[in-house]
This record gives sequence, structure tokens and C-alpha cells, in this order.
Amino acid sequence: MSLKPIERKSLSDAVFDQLSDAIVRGRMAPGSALPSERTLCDMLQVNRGAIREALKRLSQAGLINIQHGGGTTVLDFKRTGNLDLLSQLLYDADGTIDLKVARSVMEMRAALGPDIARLCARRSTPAIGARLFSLVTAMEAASADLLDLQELAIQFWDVLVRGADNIAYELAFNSLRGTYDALREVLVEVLADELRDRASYRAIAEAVARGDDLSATHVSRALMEKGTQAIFQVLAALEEVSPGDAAEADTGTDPRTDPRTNPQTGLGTGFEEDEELS
Amino acid sequence: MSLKPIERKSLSDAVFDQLSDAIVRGRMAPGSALPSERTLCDMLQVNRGAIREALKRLSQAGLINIQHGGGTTVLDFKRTGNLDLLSQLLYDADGTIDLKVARSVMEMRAALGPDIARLCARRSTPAIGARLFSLVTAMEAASADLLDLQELAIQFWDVLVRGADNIAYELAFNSLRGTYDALREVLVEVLADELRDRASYRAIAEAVARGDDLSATHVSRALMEKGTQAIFQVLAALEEVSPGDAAEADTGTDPRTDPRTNPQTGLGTGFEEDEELS
DNA sequence: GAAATTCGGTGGTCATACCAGTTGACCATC
DNA sequence: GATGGTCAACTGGTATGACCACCGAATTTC
Repeated sequence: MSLKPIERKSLSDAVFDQLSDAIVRGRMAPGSALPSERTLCDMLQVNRGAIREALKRLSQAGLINIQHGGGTTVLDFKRTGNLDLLSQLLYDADGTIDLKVARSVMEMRAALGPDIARLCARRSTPAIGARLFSLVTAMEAASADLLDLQELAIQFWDVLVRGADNIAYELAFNSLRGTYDALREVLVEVLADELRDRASYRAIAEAVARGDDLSATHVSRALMEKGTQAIFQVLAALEEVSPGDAAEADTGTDPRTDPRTNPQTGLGTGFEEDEELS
Repeated sequence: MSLKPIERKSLSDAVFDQLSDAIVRGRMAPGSALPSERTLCDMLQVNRGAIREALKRLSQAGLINIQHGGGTTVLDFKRTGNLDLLSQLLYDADGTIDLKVARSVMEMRAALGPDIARLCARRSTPAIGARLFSLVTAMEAASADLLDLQELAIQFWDVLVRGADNIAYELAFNSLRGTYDALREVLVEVLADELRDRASYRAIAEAVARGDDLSATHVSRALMEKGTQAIFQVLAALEEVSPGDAAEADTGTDPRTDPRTNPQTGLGTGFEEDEELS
């Protein structure tokens, strides 16, 4: 039997999750006022300190705006949120994956990957080249399990990012990795071809080692293209099946559901329209 | 007379800023333990609630790790932080701009820009095209002030990003814009050529309007390249002057200085040698 | 020596004050 | 009619002191 560690969450974390979820899923429209702290105490049955800790975090995450003496209002996270929201946006309320978000992540990955490889090749050191080669060798050895391969691939990119000596890429990569982790089981199937393409990984390592930025760029672009195309195919196939838009249901104060603990491999439609309301 | 609104900061915000600054500037090494909450109360002379609110935020920002019953430890923000840290990293302790960070932002911009234009062209609607054209027209009219031009350029890219229909790009753009704002006065000189290249902006708008993703990609790539090269030249020139590598200065518990209120237009070297001391 | 226990310190939660800023209603003034 | 003053009823911000839950190391016990 495989027991998983019990998730422990502080009260303020629970408050944060609940409110954050409500905002991101559109149950609270941008511009609308949040209940007062004291009211939230009554509603959520926790003391004010827990509420305040959660609100401070929401404010930092760009989801709400707090005004001393005034009130607390909901912001438009699409204009004020940051990349850390991606892992939250990845799953719809019903636990299915929002493919539009997944596509976004893949596109960003495809845009940054080649440039990361390019910069790493330009600025690489012998130590980085060595680490890349050792990872490639490990990938060539661990042929059995795709998940192992994926883990190594992530490490491979991790080294590349550090080698690129670009702090913006490093920080973006941190957020992206969180999203990637949430998608892992699903992605491993879609990206199977990409992951099995050890030749490309070796080619990138070699290009980096000899400082050949052009080659590093092109090989990694081709590599990422595989995965991107795979995602697009899945997306197109699903769009054909259910062309309708899955909008957001206002489920009110429903019990908490943590989609992360129940990653349904069956992909959802992942589409929802919404118009701006300033 | 131009009065600016009075800046107000809550205690927990002040605590957050101080600790965040200490961590990001390396005055507290990753892995080291933070003082206990009660100790911090004594040190900073505020109540525990304020401390806790700040610590919760630091934890969310990926700067510290809090453990119930254990202690609170400093994390390596380069591996756990997100893009929002950029605007903080942009300025060194002495108020000069860290050019390496600035270069990173420019590189990321150069990598994402063309892809944003590409996607926007693919997915554009007539409304977006119209908005782009109106902005281009405004740019052609406002020939005098570079700052106006820059404002319009940012709006231009804002429209492109929304049109690209990629939530990852939107969120990344939000963080990047914050950094960009901090650099504004400095950047406006460096990017003068890029900003004045109205022909390219119009070309992008036209490409997007007719769904020509290839053209949109190439034109915007060329456009961004101008600015990137300009930054590189500045960087190279300064590196020649002070060839030392950039490291963190341990300035101890110096009085708070807010570089944002004193943006020195004359670029500092952004480089200062000295070694880490944990 | 290894296992169990104790104990001190850490973060987590709570209740109750009171301070400080915002807003709108009301009113006197000009 | 517009301006400014006053006040009351909100809002968020700060303070205090107590207690709970948890971790880890020192201590005791076997």
C-alpha cells in the first residue's frame, strides 16, 4: 500500500487557497468588493489574524487591492498576476486540465528554450558542458521509464538555464517548473517523442560545449517543436469533439476540491470565453 | 506645481521590504536560519502580527521556508523566486543599476517579443488590428517627447500580448512591465532608436492585421534587436572601465535607501567586487 | 548503546482591545 | 450653490497576552 504524506495546511493558507480560487475562477469579478475582514472571520470561522495573513498574500499575488480605511477589492489577475498563477490556472474547477493554459506554457517553453540554449552556449564553461554530458549519458542509459527520462530532461534544462547566466530566465523557469510538475503525468505521454530524442539532447550538449550558439539554438528549437506539435494535435482533436465553450460555473461556497490530488489523465475541453469588464 | 501622493507603508510592508532586501542582497545566506518571530519583534520593535504577515509574504515569494515547530530558513531565491523579484534586483545597494539584470530583461524581451507578435498575428481579430493602428498613428503624431513614445510603445506591446491569447505571456509581461517601469528613464535613452522606428511598428500592425505571422515575427525581431544591441554596447563600455565581476556587497545594517525614488540617470557601473561571506 | 521521555523553543491560533484612515451624511458658512 | 467643518459608522492597522501544536535536542530510562 502506498500512503502519501498528510498535507498540512495552516488556516491562513486555507483561507488564501479558497479566496484565490474564487478569484481566479471568476466567482468574484474584478472590481467587486471583498467582505470586510471581520465579516470574513464570521464566514470562515477563523480569527482575524489568519484572515489578514491570507489577504496580505493575495495582495502580493496581485489578486486584490487593500486600502486602509477603504475596503478590499478584487483585481483583474490577468493584468496584475504573475507566472506563479499558472499552476493554479492549469486545472479547471472539475479537475480537468485547461488545455489553453497548457498550450500557453508549451508555447512559452518553445520560445525560451532555444534562446536559453543559445545563451548557455555563448557563456558556457567546461563545468557546465561536463554536467550536460553526464546527464545525457544518464538519459541514454535510463531507457526504460519515461518518467525517469523526464526527470533527467528537466535537470538538463535546469543546467542550461543556470548556464545561460540570465536571471530573468532563471526566475521564469522556477515558476514554469511548478506548472510543469503539475502536468507531469499527462505531459510525459504527449512529450514521449521529444523525451526519447536523446540524439538531440546530446547534440545540444555538444554545441554548448564547443560554444556553438547557432547550432544549440537550432537543435533545441527542433526538439521543442516536437512537443509543441504534439500538444497542438491533442488540442485540435479535443476541439473537434467538444467545440462548445465550457464556461465557469458559479458554484458558490462549495467544499474544497484539490485537483492536484486527483490528476485526471482524461483531458477536458479547457475552453472558456469571457469578456472584459473594467 | 506637481505634488505626488504621499507614500504610505504598513509596518508589515516595512518588515517585508527590510528582510526581502537583506535576503536578495545576500546579507542572509541561503540555508541560514532567520531569527524567531518573537526575536524579530524585539529587533524590529513591532508586534508579532506584523512580523507574521511579512514572513507569510516572504514565504510566498520563495525567499524563506517556514516550518511549524522548526524554524524559518532562508532559501536560494535564484531557485525559488519568481519574476517579480526582477525590479528588486535591478538596483544595487548603492542605487546604481545592475546592468547584468538589465541585460537579462532585455534578452528575455527579445526572445518573447517576436513570438508574441507571431501568435498575435495568427490569432488576431479586426478589433486588435484597429487598436494597433490607432496606437501607431498616435506614435507618428507624438514625435516630440521620447517618454510619450515609450508609453505608447508599451501600450502597443500590451495589445499584442493580449492578442496573442497566451496566458503565460500575459502574466510574464505583467512582471516584466514592473521592471520596465523601474528602468524607464534610463531605458528611454538607450532605446531611442528603437522607439523612433515607427515604420517597424506600423509594419507589425499591418502584419498582424493581415494575419501574416512570419512577417510579424521578423519585423519585431529586427526591432527588438536594436535595443538589445544598444544595451550590449553600454554594458561592454562599462565592463571595460571596471572589469571586475559583479558581486554582492555586505553593507551590514545600513539605513534604508529606496533607489526607486532616486533613479540616477547616469548609469552606475553596476559592478563591484567582493566575496561572499555567509 | 538504544529507546523512551522530558523540556525548551518555534511557529500557529485565538480573543480583545484600541489606533488610524475613509466615507458619507449633515450642517454652518460664505 | 459651493465650500469647508463636524460627526458617526464603517474600513483596515497595530498591540497584547494567552494558549496550542510541533520539532528537536538533552535527558532519562531500560
